[in-house]
Amino acid sequence: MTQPVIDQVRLHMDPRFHVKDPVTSDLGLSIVGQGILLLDELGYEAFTFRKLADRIGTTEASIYRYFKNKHRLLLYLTAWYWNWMEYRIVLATTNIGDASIRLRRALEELTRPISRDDRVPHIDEEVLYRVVVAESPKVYLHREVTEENREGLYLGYKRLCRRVADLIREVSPAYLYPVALVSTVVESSHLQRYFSEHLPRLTDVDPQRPDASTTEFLVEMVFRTIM
Amino acid sequence: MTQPVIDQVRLHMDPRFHVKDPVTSDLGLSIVGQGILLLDELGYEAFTFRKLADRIGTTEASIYRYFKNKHRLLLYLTAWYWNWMEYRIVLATTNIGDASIRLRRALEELTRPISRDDRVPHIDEEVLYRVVVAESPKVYLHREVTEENREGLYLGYKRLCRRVADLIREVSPAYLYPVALVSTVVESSHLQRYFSEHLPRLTDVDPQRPDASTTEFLVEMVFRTIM
DNA sequence: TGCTTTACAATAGTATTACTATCATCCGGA
DNA sequence: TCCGGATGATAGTAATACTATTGTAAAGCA
Repeated sequence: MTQPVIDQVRLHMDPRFHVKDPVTSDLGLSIVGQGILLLDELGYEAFTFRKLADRIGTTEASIYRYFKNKHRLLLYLTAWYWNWMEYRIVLATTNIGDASIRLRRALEELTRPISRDDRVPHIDEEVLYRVVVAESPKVYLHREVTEENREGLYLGYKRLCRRVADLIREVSPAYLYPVALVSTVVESSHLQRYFSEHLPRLTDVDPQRPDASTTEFLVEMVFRTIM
Repeated sequence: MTQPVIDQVRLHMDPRFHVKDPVTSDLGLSIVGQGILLLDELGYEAFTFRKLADRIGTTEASIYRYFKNKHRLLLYLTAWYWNWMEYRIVLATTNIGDASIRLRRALEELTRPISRDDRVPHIDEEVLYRVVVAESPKVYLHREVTEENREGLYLGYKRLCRRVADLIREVSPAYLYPVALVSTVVESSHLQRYFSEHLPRLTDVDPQRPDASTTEFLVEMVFRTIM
């Protein structure tokens, strides 16, 4: 078994993501909560700590006390998303006897947007999901991946992929590429949703019902591929 | 039929990508050729027009006469790659009678790195491929997608996906998501290669033979999915 | 041949970004 | 009451992403 991810209802985030843990103060919670909203509004490139500081009535310097730079803030948010996704998948697959159904449930979670959960009041999961869809590849498509990986900052993503890959192995032990298939599904679920909104000719996903459509496309793809 | 992409041996690039067509002067060819090498060395974030100017012995201002900004240069390079890939696929699939074999050939091209072609002396395709793998999502995961799309700057990518999707439709007319499947394959082929090098636990692709491995994974995925 | 574009180099300048540093203040706990 | 940590206020720096101006040499043309 991989180790548990849930600490009460709050996710445990490795201290290496931040300079000072943002959940230990109101300012920290604001930085995370409002950071998500501002990233969604401006996009990663136009987002700056100065703008975020102005918005929450603090100073640039104070934000730097929590996060080294905006790249680390995005990495923190993305890692939070991976942990949250793993938590949802654990919930969705416990106490289900049939391996095939367990895999199906996991894939449905994996390809569906995360939704609001009042137990995490400082994070708007729906907005965070849009940020993850539009910005998360910028986190790892970056010169510092190797160093960040060495620091263990991608463990959440790896654990998530491994967990679902294990479900694939249960259903189809002979299949050769379970992890690659899962990372493909994760990234494609984000990308197809992005394309359906911004470059619709790059997908057949229905812009009217992108959620159901994306899930159907990818779940079918996985089951046909591994059988 | 979609329109032809090849102009002699040189690809025709829409004038909207650039301020001044780089293939019309030595300086322009240098900007493109050395730009690829410098992007590969520094990564997109650290790459600047000043550094490129220093490297090729010109000035920042002169580079701005060819490309509006570094984002547009990357878009130009990426679009060149899409056009080149379409060209390769056209070559690989002409005069092949069997639709299934035609699709297989197309997918093999699509998932394989592009390689050096001496007919295009100013571009090192192998380096360009690395740049595309590591940077191309940043082109469309950007606030200006909508505007750029309106300008027609993604037509090459759309045409490429549509062409391969049409091959899927020939083999399996009932399949519902041919375009989504192709864009998934394109992006995943880049991503799996990137992961195999930088985050190997996110893939099963063999770092010793990433090309064959990626192709095998994705070609198999497509055929099982559409059958 | 002279004349005119055009292309490029050289240089300067601006607003913004991504930080870093210093110091004052305030608040809660020992 | 004093102390330490957290924050605010303010400054400052180097780099970035441009824009503008001017001079010059070569290419095109009359």
